[in-house]
Amino acid sequence: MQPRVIILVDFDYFFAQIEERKNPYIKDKPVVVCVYSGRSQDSGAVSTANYIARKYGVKSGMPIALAKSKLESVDAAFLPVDYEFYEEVSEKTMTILRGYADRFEQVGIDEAFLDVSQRVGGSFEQAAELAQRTKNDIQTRCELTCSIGIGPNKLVAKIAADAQKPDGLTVVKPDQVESFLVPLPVDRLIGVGVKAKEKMEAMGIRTIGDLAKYDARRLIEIFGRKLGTYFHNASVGIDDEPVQERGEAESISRIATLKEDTRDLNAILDRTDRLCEEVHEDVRQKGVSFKSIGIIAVLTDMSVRSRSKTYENPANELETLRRTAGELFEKLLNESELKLRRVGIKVSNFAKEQKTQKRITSFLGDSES
DNA sequence: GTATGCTTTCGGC
DNA sequence: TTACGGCCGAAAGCATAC
Repeated sequence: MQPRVIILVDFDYFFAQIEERKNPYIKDKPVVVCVYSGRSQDSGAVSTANYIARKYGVKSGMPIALAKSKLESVDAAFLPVDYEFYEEVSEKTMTILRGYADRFEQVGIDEAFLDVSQRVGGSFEQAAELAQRTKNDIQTRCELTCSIGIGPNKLVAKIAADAQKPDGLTVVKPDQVESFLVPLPVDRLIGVGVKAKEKMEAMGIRTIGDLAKYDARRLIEIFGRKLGTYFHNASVGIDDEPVQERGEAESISRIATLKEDTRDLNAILDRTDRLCEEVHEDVRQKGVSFKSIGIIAVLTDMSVRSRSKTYENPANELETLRRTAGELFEKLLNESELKLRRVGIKVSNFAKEQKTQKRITSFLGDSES
């Protein structure tokens, strides 16, 4: 049987690259795209930075003030995020990429898997040529660079793309998978974050090769059946996940930072009322109803709490959202002593149609035995 | 014991 | 010196039904 040939396209420092394209004047200096929280002058976090800024130690998620201190003596561009614009750019690039694939799967705003097995007839050489043409096309039509990984499955394609950045193209053929993976640190595998990495380190597992040598049954004992099996398979480059189009989002949420930390329910609801309106507007535009309503709270110590409530019947009214959020925040405040720093609203468990107008009960007798 | 559904946390981007 | 976003989906953890 022919091997699958999977391509992962990952745009380089996406938000910052789009800002460079918008204003080429900043291209040769550090560019830091920031989410300003509005609490004070420089409060907020770094979303993305270009490679020049990264050389100075600026990283995603870092406080803006810290990034500024690292770039103290340098002429740098600090810019606010413009999600809507980035989404527009993303849609254009994804439409182009889709044209190069037998099957297509967008992941996040700046990544996509392309299953090209059929059109390259299982040939990794042809896939590499196709990938180069794709890069050229994206460069010409969108003025953007990306890094591409090619492998026999999504797992390997993803790790391959990370191997050379920015503007890279890395091919890992089936017979190269083992030697490619063996020396890499375990946290290059999707699903191995800080927690799993620490646990593995204590078990003497540092590289993917170490993981591959580890007894599979013991992995399952330690991490549970699903995760343990996944880790074992991943360590030897096995992954059967299909490339498939993703549907609509499964949840819609908004979160915001409060002007100051508080436990005052009225102050909290004053802010979340606006978030409810935004979520409600999104829901209205998508034409869906939701069964679950949740709240998110980030406390003073940056720890996160969430609460949610699921209704039997789908709702879509702003009032339901507001009322439920109020109840949930009241409950949360009773269960914790810390002040709240950030607050959020989330709806999920969507129902397509909300035509349950009357007398559902008349159906119950017929369908139940 | 297994399947299913809900709530909460984790972690990638 | 300190400094700290806004999303999303996946998985874990738990309860309940069969």
